[in-house]
Amino acid sequence: MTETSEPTPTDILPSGAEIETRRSADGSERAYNTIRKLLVEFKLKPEERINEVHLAKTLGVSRTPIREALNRLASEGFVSLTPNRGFFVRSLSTEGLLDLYELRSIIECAAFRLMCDRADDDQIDRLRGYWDAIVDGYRDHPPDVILTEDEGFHLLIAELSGNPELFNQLSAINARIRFIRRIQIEHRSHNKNQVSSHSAIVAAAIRRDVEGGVELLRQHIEMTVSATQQALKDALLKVFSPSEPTARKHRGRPRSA
Amino acid sequence: MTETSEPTPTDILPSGAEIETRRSADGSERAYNTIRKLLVEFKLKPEERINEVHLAKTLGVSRTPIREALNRLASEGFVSLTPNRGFFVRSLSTEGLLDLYELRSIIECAAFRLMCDRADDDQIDRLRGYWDAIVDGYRDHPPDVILTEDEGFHLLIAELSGNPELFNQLSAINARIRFIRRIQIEHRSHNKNQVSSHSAIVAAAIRRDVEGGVELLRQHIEMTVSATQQALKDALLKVFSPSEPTARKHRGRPRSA
DNA sequence: GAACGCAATAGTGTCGACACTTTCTTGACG
DNA sequence: CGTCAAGAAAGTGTCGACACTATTGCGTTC
Repeated sequence: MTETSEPTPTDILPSGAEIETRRSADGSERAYNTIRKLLVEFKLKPEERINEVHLAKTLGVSRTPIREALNRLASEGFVSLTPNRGFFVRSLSTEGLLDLYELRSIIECAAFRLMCDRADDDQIDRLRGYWDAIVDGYRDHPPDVILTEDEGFHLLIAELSGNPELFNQLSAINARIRFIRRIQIEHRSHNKNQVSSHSAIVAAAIRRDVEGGVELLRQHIEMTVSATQQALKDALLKVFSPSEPTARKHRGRPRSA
Repeated sequence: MTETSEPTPTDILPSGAEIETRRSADGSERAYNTIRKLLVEFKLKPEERINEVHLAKTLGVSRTPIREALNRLASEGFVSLTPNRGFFVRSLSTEGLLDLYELRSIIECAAFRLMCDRADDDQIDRLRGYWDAIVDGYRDHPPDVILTEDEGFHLLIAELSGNPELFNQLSAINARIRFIRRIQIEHRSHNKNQVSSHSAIVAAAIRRDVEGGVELLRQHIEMTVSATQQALKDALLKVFSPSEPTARKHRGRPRSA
């Protein structure tokens, strides 16, 4: 039994990334980005054990940069590390996601509050400008673009809060929920509401209406959450539909996160 | 000039950790803990470039586990990584710290809110019990103990919020500001206030007084911040006082954080 | 034929080596 | 004297190899 269901190297690579033979272009960084992409796109499935040698062959580098990337991803919550047993893809549980959304809501509301307090009119105008520039075609853009634009909107608020830590936190959270948001946006069930939400948030910012804006944001995110509930079911279906055998359970307690 | 001011291996090691010759005890994890300790205790100074080979020799392991540890520490904001130039100790700037405290305040207030909302009476009683058990000798404990107890108190609130992400976030933040908190506690300037603050917060939790408790927390942390301002000056003095030549500036932009 | 070991296999954790890049030193030139 | 360039030294990034651990598969025993 050399290998049966095991995918051969290259078959899980995103189309964009081909194996590089020449030595250049920072392997560790590239590995990080590629693996991250694999995780976001479910090419590596939840709970699955990550085989370093296989991954290394696939990316055409040695295990060293792979492990460095995986360690970074572990700190960021994408994978978990169990000593002597290796890395596992973070599980795809509903509760975990809701916790993450809750955290996101906390961070964003605080950011909005601070932005109203500290940003000058020019900066608020940057927010308005950002949204005005994309609002027109918004709903008709491809999912990936919508996702980027939406994240950009919220990240801009975090940036205008004047506290870079908030920006960083939100970036990290975004990365972790991107995979599900992508699916959710493909649903397109509530994208219309999203547009009006964003516009309303901008308006509140211009009015410096802290409480109103915070409430809007909270609702906006909560709405996203409920949409996510449905999307999650689809995701589970999508991920495990090719009758792939469910990854085996593992004992032991993963380290950190 | 082989080495003059360069510290020889072993002279920066915390007394607890001696070089292990035998192979066991998970080198990467141990390296992580040791380096983290060095950072917290200013044995590695802000802005300083980290020499991997030197560190490896000091810890008695090869560079591989060192690099794994440093990558983790980079994700957690302790050090930064500039490609081809290596790891640098995170800088010790006032603004950065204030941002971190602000984030901490946001997380903690949200956690308190959620705790009041979701924790049952038994859980609230755990908080009361935790504080009752340590309140007596609190002010007379050694700084490290106070720090652990204080962090434990706040972490317990985060835990009782029912959202593990909040707990994780707060843990990460705590780790990053621990070095300065330690110095600040040695000051002991406001430890008395701290005791009454904690008691008041517990009381608010028992009353399920969300707004009151949040306000107390906010003040509690703000007070800590102002104490930190002073502590920071001391820290800078302490760190750079042995007339150590200031680490040289470096060009280039560090990656991530 | 189910449970239990035991050998074989697969996979992680760490090492030392080396290529490439950055930084320091030295010495020629203005 | 200061500037610059070339070479030397130091240091990072990656590799392949190997030791040790976990897992799988097989044969034995009850």
